[in-house]
Amino acid sequence: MDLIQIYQCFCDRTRLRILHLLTKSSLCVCHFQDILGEPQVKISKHLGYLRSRGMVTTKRDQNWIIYSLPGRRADELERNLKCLQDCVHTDAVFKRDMEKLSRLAKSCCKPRSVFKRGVNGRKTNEKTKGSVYLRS
Amino acid sequence: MDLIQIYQCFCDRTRLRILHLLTKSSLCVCHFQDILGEPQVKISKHLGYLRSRGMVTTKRDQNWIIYSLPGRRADELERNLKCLQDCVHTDAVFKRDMEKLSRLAKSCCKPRSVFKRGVNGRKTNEKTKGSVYLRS
DNA sequence: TGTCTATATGCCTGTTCGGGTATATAGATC
DNA sequence: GATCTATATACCCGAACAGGCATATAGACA
Repeated sequence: MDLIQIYQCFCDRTRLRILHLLTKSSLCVCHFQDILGEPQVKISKHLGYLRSRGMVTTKRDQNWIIYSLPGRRADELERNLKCLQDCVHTDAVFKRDMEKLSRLAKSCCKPRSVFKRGVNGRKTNEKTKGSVYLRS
Repeated sequence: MDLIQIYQCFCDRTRLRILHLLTKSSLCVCHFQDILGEPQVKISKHLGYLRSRGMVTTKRDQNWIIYSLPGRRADELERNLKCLQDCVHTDAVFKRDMEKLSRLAKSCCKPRSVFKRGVNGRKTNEKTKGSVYLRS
């Protein structure tokens, strides 16, 4: 993956919010709609944009399409996602997104494969070694 | 300055090379032409783009216009410039730019206010505390 | 089979971008 | 003043982008 492509993906606010959310959790399209408050087409198109550039991966769970950051991430992507977190962690919009995400994670149980919890009550899709999730 | 604008400035290869060079030294347009090997219009337009977004500042020295990173840089810009350095310091193109810059700094004496040296032989426009120059 | 739900896609529009050619400007120098 | 040098700008083009509306698709389920 190319560094330029990373910046191209980062240079739209909606995509930036999407990627920022994905550093915390895999999510399906309706979650993004809920959290970002943007129409379905818009979300779907930006997700398509990100997917076509290898910035996110998808898997299907019944009717839902679940978006995640790629499992193996290029160094530059990893670095820039970390940098993004550092840059926005005081930003009102991004903070609000995070809060909405936490609330969703507590209340929403629709696609079972998202927000699922491990034996100790921890979300199983957090805390991957050395990855961006570290800061979650 | 807006984070989105930073990414917009970063998402073109020519601009990225320009900004990367500027983390080492202030430069005038002809230097960029030499190092990047791109036509004057192209360089000038990208510099204009960067300037209109507050990403670089200019001062005139006789016939030359000298471009620099802004003296006081927003936190997000600083972070992203550091991240950029981390991402590209093994990249062939960016490394070659740096080498060309070093050679220029040795041989070129045209705009006096660039590459000027302090009493100890150090370039005076390197090593500003805590700034991106740190890695130079 | 039909219908519902979640998501993607086709088509349209206005805007921005990246690059090129030609020309303008500003200061230096004769 | 004329001319030179360094840089910027106006105009043009094709491509990409961002967004909206309408419609298609794919799986679930009755």
